[in-house]
Amino acid sequence: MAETAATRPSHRAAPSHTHPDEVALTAALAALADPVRLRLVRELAASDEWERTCGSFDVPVGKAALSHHFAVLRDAGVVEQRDIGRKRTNRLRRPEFDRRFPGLLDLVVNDRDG
Amino acid sequence: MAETAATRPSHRAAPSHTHPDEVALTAALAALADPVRLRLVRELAASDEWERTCGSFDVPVGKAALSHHFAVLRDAGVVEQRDIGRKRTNRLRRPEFDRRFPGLLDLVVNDRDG
DNA sequence: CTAATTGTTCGACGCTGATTGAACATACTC
DNA sequence: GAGTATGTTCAATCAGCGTCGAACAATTAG
Repeated sequence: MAETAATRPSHRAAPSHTHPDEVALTAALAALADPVRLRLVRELAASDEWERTCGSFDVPVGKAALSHHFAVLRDAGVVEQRDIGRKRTNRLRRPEFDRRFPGLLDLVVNDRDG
Repeated sequence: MAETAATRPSHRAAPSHTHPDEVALTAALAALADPVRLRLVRELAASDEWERTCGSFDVPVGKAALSHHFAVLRDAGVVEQRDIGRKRTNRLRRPEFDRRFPGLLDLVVNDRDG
């Protein structure tokens, strides 16, 4: 029925996002208090938006765990995801997240033990 | 043997402190990603240094858990403790912690869902 | 159509962390 | 001295999180 030409056929259901404004401080801190996710965020911060697919990150975990970590970051308002074909691309929600938690991403991205 | 007149006879052994400089980012985030500890930090930030004893905080946990939370904050370089008589007083390590993790305490103390 | 790629979901496992109650240690008070 | 107040430590419990392997879904390539 040609609804609206299906914006973009997804990998599966479109990932459900949470805006940083709706994220509790403890949730944001907990999301970033993990070495794997920290690495994801840092690599993401060093890349252009929508440039990196989920599988393109250098982290020492399997696919299942990776998927879980991205879900956590999504729920914490840290990343946004968009499906392109069979790949899922990512973007760091810098401006939104920075307005909700000023300085937090800077701290994470620029910390010495990167 | 009059060593040095025992600086200050402690509740027990003097609490072992960790300087913020020796704290990993993930450890700092994890320490603050807890509602009880968040509350301790906030109340502490609103009080004068060495003014609050451990038992003077309004948190919904028993003494054992409280003691544990303070130990976590100590290990994360967030608080400093000093024994006075049978009481243990606290101080937020603002300057040191701010130098190591700029903006983090501000974020925690000034967050909306306080 | 078949096969390969990308990522999610499920069940299970192990580990860490928060909590409690009880026992203990120290210091103050009477 | 005995009794009280303040915290710590221990053992046990319980919930949650990170991880994996396997099964599944959707898309693309041949």
